[in-house]
Amino acid sequence: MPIKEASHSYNHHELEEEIQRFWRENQIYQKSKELRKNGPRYSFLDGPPYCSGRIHLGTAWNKVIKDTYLRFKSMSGFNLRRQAGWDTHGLPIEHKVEGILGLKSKKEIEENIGIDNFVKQCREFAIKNKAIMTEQFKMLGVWMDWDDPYVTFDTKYMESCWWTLKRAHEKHLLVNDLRVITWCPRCETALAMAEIDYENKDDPSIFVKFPLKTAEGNEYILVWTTTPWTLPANMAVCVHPEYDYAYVVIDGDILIMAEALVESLMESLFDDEKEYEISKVVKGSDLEGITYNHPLFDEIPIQREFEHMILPGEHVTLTEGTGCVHTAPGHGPDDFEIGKKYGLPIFSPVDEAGLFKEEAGKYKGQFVKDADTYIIADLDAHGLLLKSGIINHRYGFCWRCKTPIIYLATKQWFLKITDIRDQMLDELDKVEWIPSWAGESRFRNWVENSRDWTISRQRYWGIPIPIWICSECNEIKVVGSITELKELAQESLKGDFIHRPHVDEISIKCSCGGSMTRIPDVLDVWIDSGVAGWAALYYPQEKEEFEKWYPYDFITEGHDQTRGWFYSQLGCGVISLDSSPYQKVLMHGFTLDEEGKKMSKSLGNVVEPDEVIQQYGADVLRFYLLWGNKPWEDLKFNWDEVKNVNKMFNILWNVYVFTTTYMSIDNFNPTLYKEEDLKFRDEDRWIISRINTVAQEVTEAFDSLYLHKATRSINEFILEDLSRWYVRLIRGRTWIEKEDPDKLGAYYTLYHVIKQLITLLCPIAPHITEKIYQNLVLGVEHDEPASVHFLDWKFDEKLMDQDLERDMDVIREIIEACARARDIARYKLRWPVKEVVIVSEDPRVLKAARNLNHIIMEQANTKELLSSNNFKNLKITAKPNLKTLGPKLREDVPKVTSALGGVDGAEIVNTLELEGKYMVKVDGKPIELTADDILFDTELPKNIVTAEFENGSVFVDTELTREILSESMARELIRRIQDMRKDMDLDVEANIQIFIDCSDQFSDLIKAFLGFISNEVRAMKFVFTKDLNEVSGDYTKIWNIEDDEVGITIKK
RNA sequence: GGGCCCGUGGCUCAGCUUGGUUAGAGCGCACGGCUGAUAACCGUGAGGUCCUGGGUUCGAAUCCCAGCGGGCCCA
Repeated sequence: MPIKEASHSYNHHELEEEIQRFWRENQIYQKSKELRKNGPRYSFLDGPPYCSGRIHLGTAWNKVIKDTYLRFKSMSGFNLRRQAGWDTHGLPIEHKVEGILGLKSKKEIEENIGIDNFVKQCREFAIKNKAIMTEQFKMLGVWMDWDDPYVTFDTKYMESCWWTLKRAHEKHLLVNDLRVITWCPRCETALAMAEIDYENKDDPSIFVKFPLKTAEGNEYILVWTTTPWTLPANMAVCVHPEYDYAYVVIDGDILIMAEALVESLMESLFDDEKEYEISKVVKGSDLEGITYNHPLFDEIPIQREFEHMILPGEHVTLTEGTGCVHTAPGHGPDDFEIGKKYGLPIFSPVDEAGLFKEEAGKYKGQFVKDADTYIIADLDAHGLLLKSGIINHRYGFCWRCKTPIIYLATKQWFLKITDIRDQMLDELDKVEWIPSWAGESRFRNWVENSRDWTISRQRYWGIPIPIWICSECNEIKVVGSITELKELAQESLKGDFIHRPHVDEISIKCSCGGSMTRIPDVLDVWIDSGVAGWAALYYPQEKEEFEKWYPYDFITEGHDQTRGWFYSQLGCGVISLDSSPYQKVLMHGFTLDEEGKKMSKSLGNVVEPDEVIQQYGADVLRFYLLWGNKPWEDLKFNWDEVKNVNKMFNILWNVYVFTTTYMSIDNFNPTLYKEEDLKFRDEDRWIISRINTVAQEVTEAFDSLYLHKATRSINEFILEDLSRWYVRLIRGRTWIEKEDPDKLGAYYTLYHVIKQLITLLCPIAPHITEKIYQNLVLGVEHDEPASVHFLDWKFDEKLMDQDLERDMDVIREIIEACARARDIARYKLRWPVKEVVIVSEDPRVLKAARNLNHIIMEQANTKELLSSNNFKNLKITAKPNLKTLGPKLREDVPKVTSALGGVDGAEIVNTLELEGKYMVKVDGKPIELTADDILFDTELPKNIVTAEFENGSVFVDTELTREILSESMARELIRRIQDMRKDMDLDVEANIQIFIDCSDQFSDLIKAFLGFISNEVRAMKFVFTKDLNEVSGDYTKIWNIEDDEVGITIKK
């Protein structure tokens, strides 16, 4: 099948659908993998998107980066692993399913529908979303193993995860400990740091007087808190041992606070400038051991049983508050550390739902945050509330349900990250980070500040923690595989017994004779994806694939994954295999809206990928995403820019249409010719050089993941080099009839340039390039592979000619300068000019003009072209310098003026140079003039216009000779006939007959060009007539050409 | 309070690694032109405290320091 003429408009909809169907029906993706299976291995690990709904622009960007880079790698000969992954467990889905089922609490889950049912619903929800999202990714043209992804709820996957925990246990990194952790009272579970979002929030801000048990009876230590509900659990007040503390006497009370803060506190606490004095100042360490009464003794009787005192704390700062810090070991991480150090009770009278327990006395049953008001009121009633206000500050929220988190002391399971932190830092140094600061600064900083990782969750839809504990002897068993569990279990196992609630029913016989039961917790979902490196390969259950692919050459995710997947993988990798699972990371940005704000449903500024695909297509979206900015910076999504990219695709399509139009007419087939039989011009060599240079740039850009450089380089090539320049230059040649080596040289070049261009572009825009390939390349090269994506990535340095590229740049400037000069003279481009002179002192300019002079002549439309280092035709005029001559010559001055005016200035210049003086005769007597006496002006001769370019000028002679006028009129006529042909929608190659009604003068002018005209407009017959009404034509139009009225009739 | 990133015409961004002509491009705007691949294109023009201040240097958008503003992450 030869090359077919392409459809005249770029219809992305139809095109992309057709190409995706083609890939599907012909198993193109599978075949591309097959093709490279013996190549060197390059392993990639997909960061699993969470199956919570539809993909958004950021997810699309992420997959487009992956797809583009991997397509490039595949074409470069690598055997790739590109399995898609899905993250399916955890709170986000539980939360959504609760919403669907109308459930509000854990109690309702367990009692109303049951864990089994709930877990089933979660799984179905995940599966459904996975299918929806897969389709969306496919629409983007992303090639991954969609039919064989890794899924975190897969039994074998979970087994690998269990193995990691077993490894942690073996390394003594898995501990069960009472600690204060972040807790969501709605979800009733522990949360990890990565599961907390920070937002601004209003909270109470209160100053409370804690009465000291000192002899005076009016001494108080002043504390500040934004969480009144933690006061019931107060056990101590911390002061910094090194700071100075002042005893402030005011209103008969003595208040202790940091000396440095006295002034500002007094100002803000007492509106009317009250008198106060500082009775003494002591070191914080001097306050240690002073005891005080809990301010809510009456409300919380149990507090009477504890002793409360002032303790030293290095964590105390003077940036806010009073320098005396309320300490509740059951409700704050720092407090907890203090509590442990000084043996305070870890008192936390709050249950999992955030309700006060029995011990909280009066507040029993209240939700902690709701109790704030009552606590403040009670403090006020006791006269202990000094001031109560509102503060707006950053506060943590549950990442899913947006409930403000609370700190609770509970027993949880931890990974002792603090023990392996140094090893993690060593490993992260071995990773190549793009950009480098992503790893060296940002991620390193995060890891350096990491704490032990709370991995237990009191929830349902997750990987059950494989820890069994003996009720008799407290012996712990961490199960690392299903086989192991089957061996140990007291009952026989079948079905999906690995999820809750079934796994909860499995008991293990303990060596002490007792029975072991599983702890009820599931795993933090971040572990799920953290183990993907080996769990996706089912290691250690299966070893072969793991040994082939692990560790991964490349991953790429957004910068939010610093605390997420980059971290969880590194931690899990060090625990399991003592190494980082990844070797190269591209950290990409976020997609923001046009104003640089985060896209969010509540702001209503979300742009759906589908919306963009609908309007402009996947290729345009893909190109835009890799073009808008550097990959690691946040992308401000901008519709105008998308439109811009769309324009580039239109132009590419237009070039393709142009190409196929002529090639199909001529039934062109590049395989039928040998290069030596064709005629190639400089512009052919130039465009070949350019496309190879671009290929080299794109290769470097892809290799370094500077993807924006690839798109920009291609964009520039398509617009500037190919469409605006090369196609313009070869236009005349495509118009030649029959088998002309000159025309075929242009076709041949254009064919190979487009073929190479689509090869470069196909990783980014896989659809349009495939479409072009299928017609243009496979139309003639039947032995080429079935898909553009099967081509090898290559370019030829030998075809690059930097001198030629530079020369072409220079002459483009020259030609543009000629256009400017014509513009000044209002001299139409269509009309030839007599002569163009290029003047430059730069030898490279003159060389370029010489080398490519035929291009200048043609494009500048000139009959003659000269180049020189100066313009000899300048007319120099001389006039007297009145300043010097006026006093000397007086009334003779006008005579000298006329004498000078009558001579060619150049002669005067020459004489002055040779003799140092110039003689004029005035009324017969000679007068000697020196160089100082004469002023020179240069003047362009009539008809010459000039314009400058970077390293020179052009001088254009616009003298209108009869020959030139004659050709100009011929061209005017041609343009009008062509215009009419277009109006008539004639085929490009259709022949016509022409009848002209014009003045004799006009017909005289064009007569010499009748052959030229007929050829250009494909006229078989050209007739002058005085009455067009007598002609039975198909289309007649009357034109004004300059001053003539010309009637034209065309007959098909 | 800490870490990282960003700040260049009205808008979107190059340039900064490696300091060196007059800081570029596209979009938008105004005017003019061209057109048998063109829902295109070309030319000209207006439009810049390269965030601010200091330093290094013969020379700073570029390197260094401090600050301001924005974003993300953390405390």
